[in-house]
Amino acid sequence: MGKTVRPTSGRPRLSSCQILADAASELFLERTYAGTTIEDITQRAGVSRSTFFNYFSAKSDVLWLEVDASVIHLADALAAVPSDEPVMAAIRRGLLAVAVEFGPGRVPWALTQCDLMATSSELEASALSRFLAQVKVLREFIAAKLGLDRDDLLPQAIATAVIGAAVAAAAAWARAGVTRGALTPYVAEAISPVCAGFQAVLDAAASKR
Amino acid sequence: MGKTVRPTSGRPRLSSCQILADAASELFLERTYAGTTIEDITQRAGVSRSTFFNYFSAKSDVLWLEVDASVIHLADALAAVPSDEPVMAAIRRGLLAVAVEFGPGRVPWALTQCDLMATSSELEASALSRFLAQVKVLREFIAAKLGLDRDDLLPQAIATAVIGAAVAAAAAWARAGVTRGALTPYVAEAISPVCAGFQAVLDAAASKR
DNA sequence: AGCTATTACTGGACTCAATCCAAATATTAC
DNA sequence: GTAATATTTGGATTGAGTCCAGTAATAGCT
Repeated sequence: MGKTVRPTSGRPRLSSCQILADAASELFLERTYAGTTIEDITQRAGVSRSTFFNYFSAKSDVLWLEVDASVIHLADALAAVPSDEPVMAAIRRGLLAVAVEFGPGRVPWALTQCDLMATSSELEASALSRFLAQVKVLREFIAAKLGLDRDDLLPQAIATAVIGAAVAAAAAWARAGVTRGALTPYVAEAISPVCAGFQAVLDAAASKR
Repeated sequence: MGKTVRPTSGRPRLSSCQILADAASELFLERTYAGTTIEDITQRAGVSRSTFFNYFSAKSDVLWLEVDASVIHLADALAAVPSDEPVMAAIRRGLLAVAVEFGPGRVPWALTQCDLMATSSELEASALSRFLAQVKVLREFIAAKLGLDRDDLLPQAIATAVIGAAVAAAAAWARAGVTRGALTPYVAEAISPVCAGFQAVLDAAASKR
């Protein structure tokens, strides 16, 4: 999808994710997401419908191009946090590190169109799959760090709540329009209370032992 | 979908949501969700494909029949909480009131199949649309109670985090198998830290004024 | 230049969810 | 029996997503 290693031989690509995403964005503005077919997009980009699926696996993926590119770093960001930090602090650090990549000038399509997510079931599906992917990353990290099972309630609850708060922050940030600054303060404000709440529970459980 | 007033005249219904959902559940067990077409379902239920859409608006809706029926009470449950309760306590009460409706014997299909959600994009879409609906209800409640705008970060962050935690609880509860008891303690454990975290922020903000 | 392996593009056929609509059908009320 | 009402039905349509066999364009080799 995003970066692909340039192969040493074979037919060169006629298009790119970026070209297709740009063509799609124009069309979405002109005729809305639902009013644009994949064929419309590929036609504007000068390739055939089939080719679209060489670059994306779904129409909705073009909206997430930038988000996917950044959000993929969450696992690394979490791993990079010094291991002596308490869990919730580490999570905070990891998420903020990812959020830093989004400045006022870089607002992914998927976020600006956040309200439209509920419009089309394709968009809903694409959004949930991203959400779940991040929850999963976070959940594994938490379970490992706390020595719990991946299926225990706590890792899952923390992960879902934190990612939920972060997504809410991103949505509010996108809604803020031109007055918005960086994403980071929004995310910090949204997730800090959640982190504090769970850290308190973890501390209490630890001191009881 | 669920309850419909029996009309005084007109052709009587040949089927019902329950009949279709039962037929669907059998088939999903036999051939998986993706391997079952709407036509398969209606055929087993003895009606035509078109009729399916008189009862449900999507194939995935049959999985959510029970969840939808209970979850619709959240707004009422929130409204029923005495207005002198602090916001986060009220939210807790509201969610627990809804959770009470699910006992060990009543585990909705959608929850038992929770892991399969990521399998099909139809299922993803159906799940997110439920999630967002509950977030919206909660967000309105919070915004009203705090005198904030619906679009402010705080109501949205609280709502998304809390519903996220509650969903995680429901998933863990469903996963617990026969050993699971009531849903309530799961939900309480998952959302209490979130509520505590946000309540602390709200108290701090209030005392500063 | 010709050959081969590799990779990408293309067009067409197919499945299925979902939408729309114009009959046809079965009831109640009169 | 007739009108009003509500439901069922079949058929047509759209569009996403999948699959695949055939074709085209490149690099490297001989």
